[in-house]
Amino acid sequence: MATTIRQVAAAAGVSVATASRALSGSDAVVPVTRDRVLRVASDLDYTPSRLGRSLATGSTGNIGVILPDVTNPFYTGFLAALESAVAERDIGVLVGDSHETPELERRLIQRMAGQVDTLVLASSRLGDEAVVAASARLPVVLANRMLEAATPVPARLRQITIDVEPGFSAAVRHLHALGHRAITYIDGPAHSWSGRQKAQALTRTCAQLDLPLTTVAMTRPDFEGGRAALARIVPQRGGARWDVPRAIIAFNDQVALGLLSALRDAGWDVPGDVSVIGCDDSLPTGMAWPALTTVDSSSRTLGALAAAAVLEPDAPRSATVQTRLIVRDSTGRAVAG
Amino acid sequence: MATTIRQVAAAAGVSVATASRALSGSDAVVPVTRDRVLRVASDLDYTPSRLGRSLATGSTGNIGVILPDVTNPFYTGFLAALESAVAERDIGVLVGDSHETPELERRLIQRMAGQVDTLVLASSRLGDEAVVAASARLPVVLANRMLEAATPVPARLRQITIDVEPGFSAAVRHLHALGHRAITYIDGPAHSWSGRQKAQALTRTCAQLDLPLTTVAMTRPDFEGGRAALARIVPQRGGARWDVPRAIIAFNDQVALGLLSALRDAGWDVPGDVSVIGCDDSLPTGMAWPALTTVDSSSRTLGALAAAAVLEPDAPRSATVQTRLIVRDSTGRAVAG
DNA sequence: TTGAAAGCGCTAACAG
DNA sequence: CTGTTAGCGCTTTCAA
Repeated sequence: MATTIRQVAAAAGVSVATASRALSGSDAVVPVTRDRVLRVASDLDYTPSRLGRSLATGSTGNIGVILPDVTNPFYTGFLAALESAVAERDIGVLVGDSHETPELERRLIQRMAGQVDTLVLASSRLGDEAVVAASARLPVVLANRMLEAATPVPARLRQITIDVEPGFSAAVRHLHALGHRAITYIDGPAHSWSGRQKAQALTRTCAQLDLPLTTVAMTRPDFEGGRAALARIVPQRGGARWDVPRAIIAFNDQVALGLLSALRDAGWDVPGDVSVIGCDDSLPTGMAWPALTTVDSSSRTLGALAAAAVLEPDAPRSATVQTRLIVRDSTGRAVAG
Repeated sequence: MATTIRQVAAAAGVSVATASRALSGSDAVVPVTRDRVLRVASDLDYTPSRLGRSLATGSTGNIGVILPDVTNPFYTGFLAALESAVAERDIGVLVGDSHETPELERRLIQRMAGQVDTLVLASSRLGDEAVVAASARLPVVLANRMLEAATPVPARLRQITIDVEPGFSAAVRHLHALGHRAITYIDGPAHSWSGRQKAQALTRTCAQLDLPLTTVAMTRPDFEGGRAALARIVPQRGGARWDVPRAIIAFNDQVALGLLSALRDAGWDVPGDVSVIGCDDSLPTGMAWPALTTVDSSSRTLGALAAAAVLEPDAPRSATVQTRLIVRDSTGRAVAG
């Protein structure tokens, strides 16, 4: 058993109350006493029990983070930024992987509720009611997701989102300027709020420019998902060329990477035959070939904003990460049909 | 404030002790009473406080996991497998990112010590003494790392490692059989135990086959690290051809991907001019071009074994993940100098 | 400035 | 089978 505050108090010849005060740096204790307690504590290699403290104070010094997939670089970047930021304030992080399922997410919330001060839900797959219910139990930070406009926002809920509009709108205009007259969008997971945002932004801009938009559903928002989704619709070079999508926008960079791979396998040249745009700017230089034109929407920034929402008691009720288009080498002039 | 067991007991007309027994499914309570308590509990939407329970029982139902980098796919796979396995047993996971630094790792251990039942240290950058000290405070599972042979292994320490010998030895023999007569190894981080294992396995096998081995140091074990490390030593095609490494083995797949990228930039063909071998088999099909010959050493398997070490009280003191060579398209016949 | 005592929510002897 | 009681380690009134 580890040393307790009682042992420290005894060894220092004071009461536990005084020991507690000394250890928490209260000024209601005379310096000489405090120093004695502190010295004894370090001699005894004393570490305060978080559990005891939590029970007494009602605050745990931990936060809970629930992600749809710990393996996805987007969430990994989010988690890294968030963890680093809160760790500096000596706050611990309980993680849960919901595997994209609402039931598991619910269970994880249940599990964490009692032992964290704040819950961070990244890209929650839960319905609005469940999110609202959670925020009735403890403060919640919703990241990369927003409640429906009709849902009243609970006081203890903060929302951090990515405004994909500027980036995706610019992406469409960029393709249009290159001469493309039809856009294909490879969508994200079924219940993804951000996927809907992206689709909406595309729909809006395509309507303005009078461009037809085709949306392709996809299972998993990763490399293999992108490969599989596109492989189904891309004919071999030399086959029926009329239905090759010439301008493709992907849900994220991983998916775009999969597209690049599927296109290469089928013998198509990027950007010669087909233009591809990703999202997140998450790939190191040289990872994609050709270098990927992408919508910048850093998940690390999202994580940093979530951290701020957790740490600053009077952070704004909502915050937004802006996006913009980064043009690189995977987009080019449309070829004549 | 959430409902407490006292309120449940009162509402059910029993003592807290009986309520506690009913809720924990003890058979020392008559069914009718138990059902009543259970019904009241669910009516009141009661969730037991983990904190209270932990303090009373001395066990928290949480484990701590410390990784050098949550962003690295190797640890991400490890964490995912570990988290999924323990979550099924309703065990929570506190994560900490040590950013490859021993000091931060020490701080995280300190922070977690009081509130987890077991500590899982992945690729710990700590010295043996620090690891031994930690295992004196609570059970520790060391993953992808082993104490020095001279260090006595504490009773509460479990070690899960990857035996790179078979895979790396096969890699060298494979290259030798293809006619290669010199090997270059792109090493891992400075204090990495697994990096040393790999280097040793290569040294041993190269000595047996009388092959010269060149080791190149590297900063970060990722795509950019691999690109940077190789870019320094690879001349442009058409430049001084005599010093191009013709057979390269990388610390991991990410690094190998970086190599592929750097080689392509310099105009070299893989496997025509240069053969490249990775490690981990962590890339989806099509991610590397050409498909990467690699040493299979799944970090998910490592995570699953770590989970077993955490969950099974009498798991073996140590376990090992085996490795083997998977030959794909990135290795080919040596060209005449 | 310090100490005694109550209590955070729960479990676990020990009686009955 | 059920209730009483004593803590787990800590903070925090309230008195002294």
